[in-house]
Amino acid sequence: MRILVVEDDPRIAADIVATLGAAGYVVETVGDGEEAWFRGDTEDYDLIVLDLGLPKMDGLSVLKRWRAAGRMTLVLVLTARGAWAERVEGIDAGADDYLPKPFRMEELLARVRALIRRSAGLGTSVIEAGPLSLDARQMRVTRNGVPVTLSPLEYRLLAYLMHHKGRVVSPPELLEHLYGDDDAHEANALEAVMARLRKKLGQDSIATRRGFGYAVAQGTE
Amino acid sequence: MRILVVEDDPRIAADIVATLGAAGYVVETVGDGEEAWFRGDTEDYDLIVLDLGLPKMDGLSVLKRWRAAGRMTLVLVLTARGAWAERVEGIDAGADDYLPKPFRMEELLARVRALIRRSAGLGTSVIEAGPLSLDARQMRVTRNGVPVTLSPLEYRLLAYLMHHKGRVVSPPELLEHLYGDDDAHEANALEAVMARLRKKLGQDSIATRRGFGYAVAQGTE
DNA sequence: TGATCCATGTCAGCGATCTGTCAGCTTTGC
DNA sequence: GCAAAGCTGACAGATCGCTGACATGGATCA
Repeated sequence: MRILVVEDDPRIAADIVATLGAAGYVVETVGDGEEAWFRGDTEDYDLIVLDLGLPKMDGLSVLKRWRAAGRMTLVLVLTARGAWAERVEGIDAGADDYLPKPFRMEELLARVRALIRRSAGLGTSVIEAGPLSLDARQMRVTRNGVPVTLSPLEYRLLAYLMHHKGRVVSPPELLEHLYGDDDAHEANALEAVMARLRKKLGQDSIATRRGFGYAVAQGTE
Repeated sequence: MRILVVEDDPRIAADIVATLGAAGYVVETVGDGEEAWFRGDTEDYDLIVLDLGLPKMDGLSVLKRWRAAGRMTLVLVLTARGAWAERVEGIDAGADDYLPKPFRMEELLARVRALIRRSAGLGTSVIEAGPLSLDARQMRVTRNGVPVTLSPLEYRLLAYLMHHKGRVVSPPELLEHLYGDDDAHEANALEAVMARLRKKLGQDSIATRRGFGYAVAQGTE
């Protein structure tokens, strides 16, 4: 889980980084609105903590630009205590939750957890792609209705590809999501898992795009 | 099954804890609204018993905040006798049931059972899964119609899995719901209970999904 | 009070499975 | 045709989960 913290007060930023870091999240920080907008638009975060009062471009504008660009990353907005109008505006602009300042760090952590949990519980738990079907609830995979037994790693790999079906996913991206990027893995490890997965699912289930990565066909939609 | 009791009168709280505890639930208590909100938002309970008159933050506000945050935990609200308006407000705020004070403990227990049963999508207190049948009211389990005697812990483990049949339940989740999260147990404790349970129910009654957790097959629905 | 029983946690050892690595092979793109 | 990218099967260490034996501690009953 990767989180971007947008906060211009360095003391508060450091506090937040410490708290979220201790809770096991990978945290990055930026201190002004322009940089925030750029990072949020180009990088892939699971959640963004966004202060509204920022240099260069205010938080609400940043949020609106993200949403206008179709970025649906979860956003937790930090508002000044009692600034009711700001809060309403924030929600209109597409914030997923807000937290009035000042706040206790525990409270922030609770909100972050709740948001991530909530977002994970959305939609159906079944993803279909061609002959493949993946049920996240039962953690079960079938091919043409026939159950297939996968190891945990194989399952996670397939789940990630199917969550992003129709898109080519690069090896670095896969490695990061399977292992967390602390790496120390031969590139070959991924290929080995792929091989085992294909043997179970059929060779044509996952396509290789030489030089780019892997993809599961769109199939049913 | 893990229940949070939010009640500021220590005598009543103790009574409720005793009653629910005797019925086999894992019970935790808090005495004020802020703590209640925090716990309900961060921890994962199967049901929350919520008194409305609380220090620091009143029950209704707590409930509204949970719902606003997307927490769908079952909530049983305790209202003052005849406070009809409160009752309506409670239901508006997202309570699943209410109980006017004062009440007899049996009545509370019945409501709690009914709510939990209902949430499992069942009309009766009996859950079926394949050859297994679990009667929550009598705390009785049969396999192919033959009664099986279970220890309290074994029963709670099976009950939780059957309430969530068809889903893979992870060891941490099971530990949390069996023990409440306070004390540290060796991971092995759970495995030991599983082994004893399987010996009584038959090896295939509960499936292990290596690396993920345990599951009871969907079976009859 | 003491003896006994039962429930449950802990431990150690065992299989089985998983998964990273390697070496050699095949395919692809130029 | 060549080099790089990707695939594959074999292997071995690591990990996971299961089991039986034992220890503990609380409840029950004499």
